[in-house]
Amino acid sequence: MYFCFSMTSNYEPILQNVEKHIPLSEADKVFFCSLLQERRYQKKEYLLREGNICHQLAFITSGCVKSYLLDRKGNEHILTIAIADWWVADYQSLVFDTPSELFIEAVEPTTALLLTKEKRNMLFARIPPFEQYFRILTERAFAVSQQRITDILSLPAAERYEQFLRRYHRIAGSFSQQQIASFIGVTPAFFSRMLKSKRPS
Amino acid sequence: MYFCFSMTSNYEPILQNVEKHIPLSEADKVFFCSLLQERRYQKKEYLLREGNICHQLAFITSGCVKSYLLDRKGNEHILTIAIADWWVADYQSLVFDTPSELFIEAVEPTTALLLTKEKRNMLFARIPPFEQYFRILTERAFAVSQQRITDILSLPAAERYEQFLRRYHRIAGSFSQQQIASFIGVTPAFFSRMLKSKRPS
DNA sequence: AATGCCACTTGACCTGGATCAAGTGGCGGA
DNA sequence: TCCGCCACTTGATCCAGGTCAAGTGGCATT
Repeated sequence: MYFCFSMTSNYEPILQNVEKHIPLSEADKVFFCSLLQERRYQKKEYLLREGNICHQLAFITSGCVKSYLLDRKGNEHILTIAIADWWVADYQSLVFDTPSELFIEAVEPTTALLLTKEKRNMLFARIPPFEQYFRILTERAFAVSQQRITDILSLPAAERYEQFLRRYHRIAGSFSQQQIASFIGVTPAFFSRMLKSKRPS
Repeated sequence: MYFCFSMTSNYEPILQNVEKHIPLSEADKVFFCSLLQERRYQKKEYLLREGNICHQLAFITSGCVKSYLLDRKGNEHILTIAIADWWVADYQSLVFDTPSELFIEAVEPTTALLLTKEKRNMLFARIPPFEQYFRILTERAFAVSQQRITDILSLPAAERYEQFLRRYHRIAGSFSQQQIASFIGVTPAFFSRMLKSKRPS
């Protein structure tokens, strides 16, 4: 069965991810995968642009993606970083059907599996345990998001950087200093000085 | 049926809230309500203290609650504000079973319906549509949380205050200036000056 | 070897907001 | 009526981090 073989080779990571939380029959897997659309993005290509309504979630199978907004001075502020095995979307736009204020952009060549909101609803209707899967994922994402708020409110920049290193050390190498500075919420110039003061060798 | 009457009078708000999202049979309602525990809190009483593990969610039926952390200088930073018809918990602690860094405290006399994590799991097992209910609520909470991060990263204090007024104008009156200052992430002293400069009457 | 670009650094200066301490003013309790 | 408390204000000073502009130093292209 060629179809089946090629399916599992592309979809294995996402199926493993789902099966960490809920059991799936073979028929469930086939149906689920039939709703997904694979898409490749070059470095700097957009998954979503400001002003558009986000109507899909993307599961990253390889590569790396950032979501960010531009303030009125044109400065970039990174909201999230997503790597393989993570879902990414603008939930603000997805949930409330409002135009997005975010750009979602590939930081390196990336492949993603896209699931539109409509198809996700079909999925929920046909295989209710996916409600649980997305509930669990969203609860975790929410918890992390809350932690990020308390970090920003209560920690100085240097300690926010330490938190970043603790949580993202595996992928810190894929990001330029400018990107990291933007994520922890400081300017590249200040971040550079901060690093220098940390290593007085 | 006394039991039934007193039940619906206390539980009506939460049932209405749930039924906005999923349909419930009478038996579902009785089972759901049997898992809830009503509790009253005086002003300044704690629903959760730093260092404890958060093992329950609270649905506010009246009053008002804040969650906050104290940084190492002892400054209070408000993470969330919750009023009637909102769920509140420390998700960080609830989801990952780690000791909480937050205090959750009644801002005024408050009544809440408590649902422990274990009982919520029983609820999911017995009435799967509650998975959907909590998925939807968590997605919204997550979206709002993401918006809060972008506000903090990209807006100056005065505009964060305007956002606060837009989103919480109904309850802004229940909060002292100090509380609002803490929520938008500035000191009371700076907040006071900010207000003065805004009304040059 | 020269060019150009890009990430990073560095210096000089600026500013939003913090800090600390001393008011003010209202209101509830004895 | 006086007292004490609490929320808020205000002044003086400080500092984390921003801004802007001029380097430096790799590395890829020609």
